[in-house]
Amino acid sequence: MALFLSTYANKIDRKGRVSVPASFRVALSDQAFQGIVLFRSHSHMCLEGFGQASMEELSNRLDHFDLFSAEQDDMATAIFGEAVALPFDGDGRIILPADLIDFAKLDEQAAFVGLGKKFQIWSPSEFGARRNEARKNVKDKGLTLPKEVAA
Amino acid sequence: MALFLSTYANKIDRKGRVSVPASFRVALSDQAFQGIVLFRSHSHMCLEGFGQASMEELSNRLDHFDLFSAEQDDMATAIFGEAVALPFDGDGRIILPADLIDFAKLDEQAAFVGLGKKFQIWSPSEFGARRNEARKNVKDKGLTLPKEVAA
DNA sequence: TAATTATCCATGATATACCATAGATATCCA
DNA sequence: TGGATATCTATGGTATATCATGGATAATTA
Repeated sequence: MALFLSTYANKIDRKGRVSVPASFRVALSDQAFQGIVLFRSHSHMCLEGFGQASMEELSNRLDHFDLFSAEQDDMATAIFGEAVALPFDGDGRIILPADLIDFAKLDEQAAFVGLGKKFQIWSPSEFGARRNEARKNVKDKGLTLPKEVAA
Repeated sequence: MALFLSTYANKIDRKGRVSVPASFRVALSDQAFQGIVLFRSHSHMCLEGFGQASMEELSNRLDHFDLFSAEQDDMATAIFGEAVALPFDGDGRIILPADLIDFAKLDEQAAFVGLGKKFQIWSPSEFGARRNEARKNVKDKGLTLPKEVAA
């Protein structure tokens, strides 16, 4: 399955190492770059995670803005300028940079939250509230998935 | 026929293993990922079950929202963040995670309820009431099926 | 050479794969 | 049509492999 699913809380050791969930790694196993790409979320105190292929799709979406436009420039700077590529070590772990650990308020554990084509990394305690909020929003606002339009 | 039909009550052993009804497995036999995907229902005390293909369609529907938008984020968190992919063992069984067993109030048995392209897993006792409610609603409100929409 | 980073190895817990059995259903042949 | 046989399904138990994690050693780099 090439989607990121479920939520896994893994431990951050004292060197900043964390195991990327095995199922996430298989979802990325066909990619040239064996690792993940991380950058700060713009809406939450968490990190956004992508595979290499998804970063290219992100880039394509950016093309909907005019090149040299303020929006394009801002988005590109905020995403690509900040993004870090973190390769897996031999055991499927990455090393989280200290500034990203600080930003997401991570301490003992890192919660990998699968969101389909991307994922997020949260402090487990913070994510509890976020998950409840998301559930509530889906229920209250009656959010449903639009029928797929013909491609 | 690639539809989930009928209701089957199978036993949950002490390790949380349950046989997925054979007819459900046949409906999924053409998929690359041999297993099912489960997540909490947003409206009932039951689990929603899908095959891999349906999950990918869900993911594609999500793409109609802007990436990083609040709606996209909420739905992805509430669906993919909670979903678990459960592969069949050699005998067509899955292992139900403890938190999902709790959520659906399952004890001895799990009732697999075929709903066409998806299915649900209920506590057999709870489902009795739910079935009656559904029948009553259809009768009272005179619910009918709309014509098939053009693809 | 000291400090930092990367690679390698060990281990316990957990999940996966494997094997066995019984009951039910379907098939086949007389 | 009836009975025997074979097949498939559900279920239980056991052995094996994988994963997450910690530490140690080797390789870089300042």
